[in-house]
Amino acid sequence: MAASTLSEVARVAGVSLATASRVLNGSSRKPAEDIAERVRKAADELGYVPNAQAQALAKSSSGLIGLIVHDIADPYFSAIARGVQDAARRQNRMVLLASTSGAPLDEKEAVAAFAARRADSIVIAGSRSVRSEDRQGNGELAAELDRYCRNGGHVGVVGHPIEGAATAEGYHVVEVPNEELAATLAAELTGGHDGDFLIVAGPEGLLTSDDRVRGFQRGLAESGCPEAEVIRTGFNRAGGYDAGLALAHRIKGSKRRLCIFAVNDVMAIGVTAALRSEGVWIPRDATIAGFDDIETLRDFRPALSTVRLPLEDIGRLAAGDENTAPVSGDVKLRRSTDVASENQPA
Amino acid sequence: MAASTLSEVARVAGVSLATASRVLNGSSRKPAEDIAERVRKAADELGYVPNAQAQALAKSSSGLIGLIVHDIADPYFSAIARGVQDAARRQNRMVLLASTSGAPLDEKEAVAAFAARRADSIVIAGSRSVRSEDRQGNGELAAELDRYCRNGGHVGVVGHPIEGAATAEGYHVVEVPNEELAATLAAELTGGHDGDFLIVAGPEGLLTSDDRVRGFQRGLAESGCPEAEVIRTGFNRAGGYDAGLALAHRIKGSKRRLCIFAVNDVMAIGVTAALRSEGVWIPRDATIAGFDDIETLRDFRPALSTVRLPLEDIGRLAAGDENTAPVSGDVKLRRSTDVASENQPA
DNA sequence: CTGTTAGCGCGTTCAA
DNA sequence: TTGAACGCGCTAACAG
Repeated sequence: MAASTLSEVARVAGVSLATASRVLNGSSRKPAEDIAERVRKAADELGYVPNAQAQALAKSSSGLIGLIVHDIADPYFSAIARGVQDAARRQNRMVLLASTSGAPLDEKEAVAAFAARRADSIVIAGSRSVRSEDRQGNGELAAELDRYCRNGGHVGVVGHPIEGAATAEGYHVVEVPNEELAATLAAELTGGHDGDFLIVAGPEGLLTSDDRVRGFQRGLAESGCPEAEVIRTGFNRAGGYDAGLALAHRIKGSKRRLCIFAVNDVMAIGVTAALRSEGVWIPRDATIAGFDDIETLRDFRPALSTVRLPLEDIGRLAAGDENTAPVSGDVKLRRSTDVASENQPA
Repeated sequence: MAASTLSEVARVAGVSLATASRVLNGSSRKPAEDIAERVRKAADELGYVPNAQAQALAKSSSGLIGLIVHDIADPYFSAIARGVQDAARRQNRMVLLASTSGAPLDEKEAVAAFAARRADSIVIAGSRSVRSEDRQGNGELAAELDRYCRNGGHVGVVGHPIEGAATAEGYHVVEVPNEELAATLAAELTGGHDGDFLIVAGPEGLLTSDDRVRGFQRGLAESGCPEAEVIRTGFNRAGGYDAGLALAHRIKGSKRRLCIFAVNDVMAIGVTAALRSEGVWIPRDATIAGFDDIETLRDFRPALSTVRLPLEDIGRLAAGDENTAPVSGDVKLRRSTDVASENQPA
């Protein structure tokens, strides 16, 4: 038993298909009120639900907006997703979701699927990678996006342009001042800290991570500090944990105080957890800062110093929302880097 | 400039539309290999992307699965969303997302929108409410779902059936043993605790909250403990925080030890944060347990006692995934209820 | 095995 | 103002 159609409604109301269409779905020309009422009544009785597929086919605009994330359960992405969702609601569209774990080839597949569904626009939220093993994938992704844009699609990318994507019409990137903010963070941290700095970063070639590393190093340099050592690991909590385990010994065996910059909050949490499991306490034995200011992590103790990013706004912007201010962030120094409190219990 | 169509591909390849269709999109009957190759080549040159809308229209199956959550940025929902997403991928479908803040009327709108898009199935993840102000909304939602099911749609609801929904074909609810698990939690907590119990719950009529309250009380009763006082507040972190502020005085002014059960983890975190801001320490001055075992909160200290729920599996089940085991959970007693450690620093 | 044709449900031109 | 007819891009019967 299929849903009732417009022509059934028209038949019941005793009018033509065209008239029914004009009444029920928006049209510039309004039929007479009495006949309109009849149509509405018929539609209601039949429980008519317009077929969006058919509508989309007829007017080639689907009312869909595609969102590509690495992992929807990652709080960074779900915050962005909320923004995209909100923008979509304002635009009377619906959000199509795709998770790809960050593999460019999967992203290409997702773009193709969105294109197949004739999504009006596509948002790509995951960090770009320029690692050599992703080279081919990026190329294919760029080609797919290019085609999509040429066919009238709109693309919003968070952070960095797709490697190799022509700056086509309808393609825009939401700039996130990762480097500047990381530099500011470094500058503010050098104030109260006189030991070594160390960076726990994601794999080289992950642009967001690279930007933050570069910015932090620049900030250190500008404050007259030596370059920080960089540890490469996974761009997630597990990566942070591994790095933390590796660092624990070193911290315990050294008298110089270490200040760790993890390039995102979940990594910082991972580092902290590992250190704690080895008996190293923050901020007593070392200090640490993250990046993103993930909402769910704000009650974490010791409170994590970090850089607040307006993730929801970023999502809105990427989804093409006009009345959202450009991205800016602020450094949030909290207890995890508060050397003065080193002797108090956490 | 629109995307190229199947008939263009057919023309370039010098074959009929039907043949092109058979080659490019799955069909039981396979054309000859040489002709197939020609078609594929033509499609590739033209950058052909099948129009999923048209396909859906023709075979009346959209390959879409609709997901309704209160808030995608809430870790509880994003975990379920990951499961749904995963199931969708296995089924070769895409996920359509809708956020509704839990208002039944919004949920009804979302269901209608999904029905309009001819989603193959719909997952409703948010807790059901039977509050009187939601009565009408629930009724309309039930009617909308009913119609959707009658038209061949599948519906998966997490936790509780929609109030007033006929047990139609294609309608199934993923049972979550909230009550039993809460009872078990209570039983395990009574072991090491000799003070009062108190429950921080969501608004009355929110079924998930009500179940957990009822189960916990039952567990207490079965262990010979008196009924716990219940504080009603918002079903989120802010609600927990408010409750925590209200409780701080009482805890400080009483010599009897208080064990708090917050009906979900984020509320527990809120309570803990508020208590801490008032100088009340967990587990030194009081103990607390939550529910859900949210992944992002596992590194929280003191580690939160809670009930682990397989949220991802719940999502998979609701999305109709066959090879996922039924929902079960376990009590996780951690430091937040560890009275023995009351004197050590958190 | 291939090609022709008729819908899928709707928007939108044209006449009336 | 209303209605008849065509086309959106594709699948699935049928005919060849």
